[in-house]
Amino acid sequence: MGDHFRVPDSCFADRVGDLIDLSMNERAALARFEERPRELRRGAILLRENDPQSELFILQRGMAMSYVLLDDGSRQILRFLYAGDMLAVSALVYRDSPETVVALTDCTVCPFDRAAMTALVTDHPRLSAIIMVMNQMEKVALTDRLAALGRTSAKARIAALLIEMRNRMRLRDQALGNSFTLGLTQEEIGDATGLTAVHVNRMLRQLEEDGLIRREAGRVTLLNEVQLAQAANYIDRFDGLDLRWLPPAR
Amino acid sequence: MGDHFRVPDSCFADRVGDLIDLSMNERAALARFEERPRELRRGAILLRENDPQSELFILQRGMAMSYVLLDDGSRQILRFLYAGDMLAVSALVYRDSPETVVALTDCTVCPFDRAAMTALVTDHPRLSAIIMVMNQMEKVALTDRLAALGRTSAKARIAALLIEMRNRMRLRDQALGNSFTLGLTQEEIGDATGLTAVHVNRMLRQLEEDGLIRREAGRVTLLNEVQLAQAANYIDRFDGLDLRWLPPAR
DNA sequence: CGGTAAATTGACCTGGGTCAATAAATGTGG
DNA sequence: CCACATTTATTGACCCAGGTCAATTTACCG
Repeated sequence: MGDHFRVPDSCFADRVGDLIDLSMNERAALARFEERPRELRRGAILLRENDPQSELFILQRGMAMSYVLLDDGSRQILRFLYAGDMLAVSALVYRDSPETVVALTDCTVCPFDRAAMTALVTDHPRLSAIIMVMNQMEKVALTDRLAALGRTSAKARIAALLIEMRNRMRLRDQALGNSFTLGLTQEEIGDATGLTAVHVNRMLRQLEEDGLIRREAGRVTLLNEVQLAQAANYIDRFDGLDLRWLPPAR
Repeated sequence: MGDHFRVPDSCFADRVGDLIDLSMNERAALARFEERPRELRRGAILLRENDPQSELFILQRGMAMSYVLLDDGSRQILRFLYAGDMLAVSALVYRDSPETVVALTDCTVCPFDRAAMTALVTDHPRLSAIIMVMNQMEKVALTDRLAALGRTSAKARIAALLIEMRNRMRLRDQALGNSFTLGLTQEEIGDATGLTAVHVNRMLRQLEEDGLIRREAGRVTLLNEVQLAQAANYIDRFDGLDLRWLPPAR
C-alpha cells in the first residue's frame, strides 16, 4: 500500500487492518468515523441504559465497559471495550440504549451518526462485509462467555477473564508480556463473571496459591499460561480465520 | 409492493419483511439463499463443533439448536433456531465451526455458499445493512441471556426461557396463544439455562405451584404472563426499533 | 407389549453467597 | 508532605441455592 497522500489516522482502520489489507480509499472512508474526538474522564458515563441514543462511537484511547442493571440492583458487565472498538452499535437498531457504557480510564471517543454507516454500506461493500465479520467475532466471544457462566466453576471464570484481558491488551501493545495491570476492582471482576467480590478475592488467592499467577499492587503476572488456559477452558478464537469470501476493495 | 411476476417463496425474506418492506428485486435476491432445500430428521447433526464449515444455511421449516461441549462433558446450549433463521453464520469468519447445530424436530434447511453473501453485499447495500441489524439484535439477545445466567435465580431463568420460546414461536404463528408445546426435554432446558435437569424439574413444579404455569404432557400454559415476566426479569426487545438509517432499496 | 428415554422425588452435599470486621490502598485538600 | 476520608481488598463464620446420587414412575416408540 503506497502512502503518496496523507491518510488520516484511524484507530478503527488499524483494527480492521489486522484482518485485511485496506485500500487507501477504504482507509479514508473509515477515518471519517473519527473526525470529532471527545475526551472522557475516568468514571464518566457515555451512555445510560434506556436513554435515547442517536450516535455510535469509536473508542480511540483508553478502556471502557458496558453493563446492565437488574431489578434487584445487581449488575452484569457485558463487555470490556478497548481502543479501536465501536461502541453503541445498538443505535443501528434501538432508539434507546440497552446498556450503559462507562469509561474505566480516561478515554478519547469519536461520535459519528448513523448516516455515516448508511454511506459506508452504500459505497463500500467490502467494509460492510468486514463489519459483519467483526460482529460475528463478537457474537462468538459472547457465546464463549455464555458457556463459561453457564457451565464452568468460579476459578475457571476468573482464569478466563485474566487470559482474555491480557490477550486483548496485547493486541494493541505487542510488547506486553505476562505481567499487566488489570485496572479492575474485584467487584468489577465479579460483575463480569457472575460472582461476588468476596468470592473473586478467594479465587484470586487460590490461583496464586496454585502458582498460576502472582499479584502485587493491582498488577497481575501469569506464571503458567498453559495450566491457566487449561483451568479456564480457554479457546483462542484468533485462529483459523477464513475471509476469502470478501468482495474486492473499492 | 406489486406482484406482477412470481417471486419465489423465501422464509428468510419473510423474516426480513417483519422489519422492512422489501422491493421485488430484494426479495428475489434473498430467495437465492433458498434454492436447494434439504431435509433433516429430528436429531440429525447439521454441523459439528470444530468440523470445517463451508456453507451457511437458512432454516426453512422446523426447529434446531446450537451448543458447545466443554472438556468435562457438560453442554451449553447457545441458541434455539426457528424457521427463517440463518445458521452457521460463523462460516463467514471461521474455517471450523465453533458450535454444533442439531435438528430438534424434522427440518428443512437450505445451504448456500459464502459467495452468495459476497454477491448480496455487493449488489444490495440495504440488505447487507439489514443483516447487520439482525446480527445486532441477536447480540442483544445474547447479552440478555448472559445477564440472566450471571445474575438471576434458577426460577427466573426458567421463566425467561418459557416466555422467550413462546414469543419466538408466536412470531411465525400469530394464532399461538398462551399454551404451546415446548419440544424440549428438561435436560435441554437445563443445558440452555446453566442448570441441572433435576433442578429444572423442581423449578417447573414451583412455577406450577405458584400458579404461574400449568403443565400437561409436554404442553405448557402460561397462566399469568405479567407475573411470569416479572419473575423472569423479562425485557421485550421488539420495542423501540429505529431503522431510519437504512439506505434505499435497490 | 417390552424397552428405552424422560420425568419425578427424596436425601444429602457443596460451591459460592452473605455478613461483618479489619487492613490496605488511594485520593484530596491544605 | 501530611492527616483524614473513602474505596478496595482480605479474612472468618456461617448459610442456602442448586448440585449429586439413586430409586421410582411415567411417557414414548417400534
